[in-house]
Amino acid sequence: MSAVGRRPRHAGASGAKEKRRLTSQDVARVAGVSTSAVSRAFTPGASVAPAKRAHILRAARELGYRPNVMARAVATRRSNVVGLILFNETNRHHPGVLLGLSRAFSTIGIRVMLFLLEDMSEIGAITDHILSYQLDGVVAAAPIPQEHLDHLAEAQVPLLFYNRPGVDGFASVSCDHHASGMLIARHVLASGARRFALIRSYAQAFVGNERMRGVEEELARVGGQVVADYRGDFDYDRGVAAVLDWARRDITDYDAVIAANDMMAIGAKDALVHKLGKRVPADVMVAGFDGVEATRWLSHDIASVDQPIEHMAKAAVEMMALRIGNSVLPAERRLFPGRLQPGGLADI
Amino acid sequence: MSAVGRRPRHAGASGAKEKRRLTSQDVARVAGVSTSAVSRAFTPGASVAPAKRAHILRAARELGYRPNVMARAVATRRSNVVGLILFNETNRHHPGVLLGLSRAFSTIGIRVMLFLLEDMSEIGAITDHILSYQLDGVVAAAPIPQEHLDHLAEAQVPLLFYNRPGVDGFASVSCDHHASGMLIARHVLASGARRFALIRSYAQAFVGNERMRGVEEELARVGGQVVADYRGDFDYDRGVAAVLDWARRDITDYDAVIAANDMMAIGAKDALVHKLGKRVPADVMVAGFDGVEATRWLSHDIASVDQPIEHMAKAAVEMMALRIGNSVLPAERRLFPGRLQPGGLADI
DNA sequence: GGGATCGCTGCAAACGCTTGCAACAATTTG
DNA sequence: CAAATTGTTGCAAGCGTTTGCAGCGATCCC
Repeated sequence: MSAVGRRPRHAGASGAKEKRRLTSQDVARVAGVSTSAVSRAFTPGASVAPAKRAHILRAARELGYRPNVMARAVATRRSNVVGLILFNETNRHHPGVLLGLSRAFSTIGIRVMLFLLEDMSEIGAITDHILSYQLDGVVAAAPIPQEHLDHLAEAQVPLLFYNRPGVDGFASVSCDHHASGMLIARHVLASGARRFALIRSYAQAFVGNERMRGVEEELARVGGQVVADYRGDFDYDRGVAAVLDWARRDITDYDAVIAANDMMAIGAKDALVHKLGKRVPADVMVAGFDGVEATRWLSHDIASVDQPIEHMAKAAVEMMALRIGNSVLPAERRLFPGRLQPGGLADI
Repeated sequence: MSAVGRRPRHAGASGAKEKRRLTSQDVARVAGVSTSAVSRAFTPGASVAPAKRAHILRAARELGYRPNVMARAVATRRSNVVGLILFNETNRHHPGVLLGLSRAFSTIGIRVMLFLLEDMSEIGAITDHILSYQLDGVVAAAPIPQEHLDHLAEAQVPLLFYNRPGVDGFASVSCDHHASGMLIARHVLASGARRFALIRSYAQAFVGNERMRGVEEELARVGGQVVADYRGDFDYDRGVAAVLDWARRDITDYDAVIAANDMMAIGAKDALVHKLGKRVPADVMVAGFDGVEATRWLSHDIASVDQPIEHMAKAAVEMMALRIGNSVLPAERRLFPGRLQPGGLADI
């Protein structure tokens, strides 16, 4: 009944000789200490004599040993990995988000595992995956149905919404899109426009809705008039389509277009200039949101409101760090003001 | 000397009551089987009676159990995660790469962990991290110094280069940038241009160099003349700068600009149109590479050569899948032809 | 000088899973 | 009908870490 003479499981198997990975035991043997000591040498703040730690680290370096994070993860129940759920459109239209978050997390030694949500039907598979990997937390830049939120909450995985409406019980960091809407409206009004054409996103898009709500409130407050309205999505083509659609219906008496994001704003501007022969901004001003690089090109120079991604990412990291291993924190919601990029200075 | 009466380590600690995670033991108890059975029920193709498997899976579902991937990873030495090393510029100028790869890998149940290389000095830290996580493989869309390649090779982590020069002993998938260069040159020549201005990337940029090498070879072959030359990077601003620099030196007698990527092409075109008052493409044709969305906008419509990202990503996944758990495969190199996007049809 | 304190250390039990092996029952075969 | 085969199962030994605990020598205090 004892295991005498049993062959080690991973001993020289057939075919390619898979070299055994170095373990803390190897280091321990070489350094003449116990594996505990090795472990502690690699754990900042652990109780180990400085000289011994140095000795162990030297031996480890010489062997080329690196602690196995997976094994550590199962022992400590911490993986130092957070999941990032990205709604397809987010990255396509605003790629900075992913980079900003990844960069910010890496400053505290946390890696990002990517979950691309192309279609809401995949959300179940994705939450399943997230729960399987012992992720330390999840940043969701995507809508998550309540049912799946419950699963995550039950597993006590800290979840942080990014640029999403606040959901009861969950923390979030977001740009203040409503305020950004007011900001850009005020800017365009101040530049003299009075008759506005709006290009919205689709009805369920939180970010787009907030922005346009802000725009409309400010217009109403100051006395701008909305003479045209179009429901788009977030794509360039819909910006073009909006302008053409208005033209087809003989609506051309607007002196400003505000779109729910920059892509549509650029599309609108292109249609105005290249299809209707208008001058921008002389005849019509065009404004959008996000401050994508193209808004600053000579060919566009469109007014926009930038999101302070670095600050938002930093906040996300801070909030996440607090919540990791302490999932009972209150559901704080942090809001960041957008930054106006005046633009509109170059003429076509 | 025995451990009688020792308190379970993670029993109700102080503070927030951390619910114990469900384990295969819980499922085993409920289903009245051994943990082995549970494990096998979750392993496709494992030897377990169909009825029993169904029973176990039902019990698991009811409890809300999901196998712990980290634990599985340490037991099997497979993590189902690949690392993606992204050179900062790659994603900024061509965000599709990340999405394409992530999407392709997810089709075979592999997740992507992101490693952003902002600065070559971080490469050491990154390879260290990669070796610590037991990643199944690494896709490198970044230059990796030989020293670190050795580390990875020694640890037998399959490594696949993406859009990088072939490196001895490593597999790679790449767009045939040299052929793309010839392709675009041929296209511009066919449209009647003869006197070319070239905007290169910086000297170490493989992709940019290959493209321009193709361009120059084709020009030489057919008889195009290079009358201006500028060393840029990959940014819009350098495209603008190139044109202005030439103008300052009174070089304006070119009838085509070919830039090493679309961003610079767009910058050049904007400078030509908005700074020098030229018409594009009537006076000067402009062409670039990558087929970024903006090249198809009304305001630009620039000729470009697209990379077949989906195919490349698919190939990357296939090659990686073969190499995972079988790191001794030959260092295949797969090359994909670019696709011409004629553009240049709209006039400004 | 004797007890209390302190800093290190190693032992061995987790962490949650997989899997070789042997046992066993149900078949199949001669 | 005995023997050989087949398909399922559980046992227990991994995988490579971390960490509570006890042991131990050295230092401290009175």
